[in-house]
Amino acid sequence: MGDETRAADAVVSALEHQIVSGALKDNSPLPAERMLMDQFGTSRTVIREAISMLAGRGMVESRPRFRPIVRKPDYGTVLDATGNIVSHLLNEAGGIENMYRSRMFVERGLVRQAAQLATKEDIAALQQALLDNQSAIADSDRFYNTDVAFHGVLYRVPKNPIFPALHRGYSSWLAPQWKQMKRSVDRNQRNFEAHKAIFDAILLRDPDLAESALDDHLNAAWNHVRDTFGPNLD
Amino acid sequence: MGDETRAADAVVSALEHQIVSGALKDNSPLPAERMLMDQFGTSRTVIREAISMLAGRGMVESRPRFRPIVRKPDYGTVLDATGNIVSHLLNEAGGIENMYRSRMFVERGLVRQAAQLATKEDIAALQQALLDNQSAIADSDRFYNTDVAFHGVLYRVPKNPIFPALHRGYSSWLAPQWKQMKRSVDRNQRNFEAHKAIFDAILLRDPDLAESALDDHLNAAWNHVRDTFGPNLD
DNA sequence: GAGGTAATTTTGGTCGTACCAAAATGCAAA
DNA sequence: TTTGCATTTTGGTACGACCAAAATTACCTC
Repeated sequence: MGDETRAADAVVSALEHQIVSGALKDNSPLPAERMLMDQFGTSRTVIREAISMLAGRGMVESRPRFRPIVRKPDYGTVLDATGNIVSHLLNEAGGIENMYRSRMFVERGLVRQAAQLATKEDIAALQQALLDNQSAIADSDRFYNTDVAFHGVLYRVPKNPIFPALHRGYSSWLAPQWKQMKRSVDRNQRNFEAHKAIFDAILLRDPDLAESALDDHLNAAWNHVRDTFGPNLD
Repeated sequence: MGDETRAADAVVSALEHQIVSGALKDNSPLPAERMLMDQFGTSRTVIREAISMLAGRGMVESRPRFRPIVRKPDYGTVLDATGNIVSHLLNEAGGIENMYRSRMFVERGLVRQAAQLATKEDIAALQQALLDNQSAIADSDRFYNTDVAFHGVLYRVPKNPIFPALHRGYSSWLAPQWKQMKRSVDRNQRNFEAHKAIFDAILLRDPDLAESALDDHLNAAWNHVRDTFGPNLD
């Protein structure tokens, strides 16, 4: 190799192009290594290194002893691919708080936008999510899922795929902490009421009120996180 | 390997831990492959595959024929590692608009927050950035850099490392389009004036005015993008 | 001692062969 | 058609070999 391009890099680029263009179908296995060797005219070493790089990038999902599965990139897979690094960052001092505050920042904007721009369909989806949340107050596992779903509707209001992906990211990054938190019917009830306050403000088309209701809700949740985990979060 | 763990995965995990903990210093080269072979008691095949995966994850930066350089993860390296996928997503129909609108969303929130919470130091930094921007009106390359810097100050107001990293992400993701856009002294003057309007609103501690000024500015910029690239952006 | 050049060593990149265990496929029997 | 077994394919790993490029060492001159 006289020039600056490694054979493995060329294979990575070519396979990425095949994935993005659809020539390699999403959710399908990659061709076998020996077939790729023939296709690219390179050694198996090069193919395996290229596959490792693609796996690191999230373009394929690899599992021991199975063929790698194609993951056509979308904003969700982008954020999935960051999960490993993000989990390290969350373990640093202040890591969880920074992430949580960035989520609050985003959701403040989302409720303001919902108050200003939500369509009838958005309102209907929020209302349904609220009903589901209410019906799950006595069942904390279900309440958690419907809680996530209520917030998820907010991320769909801008009609931009980046936001639902971001919701998915937040849900997975912050899930380890959430899973450890005490839950109770009393707390579920209060959270449902906070969701309702947000919804009512959106119905009123009042961005400031919606933002304030969201702040109250997420600040209360944050205080609950701090009560659970203590000062080592700071 | 009878169980589900591949040797290369174990090496990846171990090296990640060494990178995150600082045992492998940021910006330093990884140990040589033959040394890693000794350290982990595995073949060179496994080491090279592990390094490829780490490179795909952004934990090391690899260049042909040179030792990989450690990149201790921060939110910047997370977003750097997504750059390749994001560029594909930007090439899809509507990709650029979605990204641009998500940036507008974030910056709306940032100017609101600045109007509410900016410290004296934030204000001083904004003012300096504004002066730099003004002094660069006749020099479009410098104007571009000071324009980016002015927005960058906004991303530092929340005192959360996620936002400066996000600014870095937006700057790099949207740079290819920006680089192709016509520039003129007249346009630079108008952009400077828009920055000043944002700054003045922040000084007034008026979030709505700041948001409105930002919207005017970024909508005008978006219209310029559309004029330059035509309808295939949609 | 400093600087420059040449020689040597180290290192990343690639190739091929080999072996093994696990997954997939093919075939025969019920 | 389903099940079980044999065979083939496939991913995982190891090893040795070779080469070109980068790094280090050795040597010489001023």
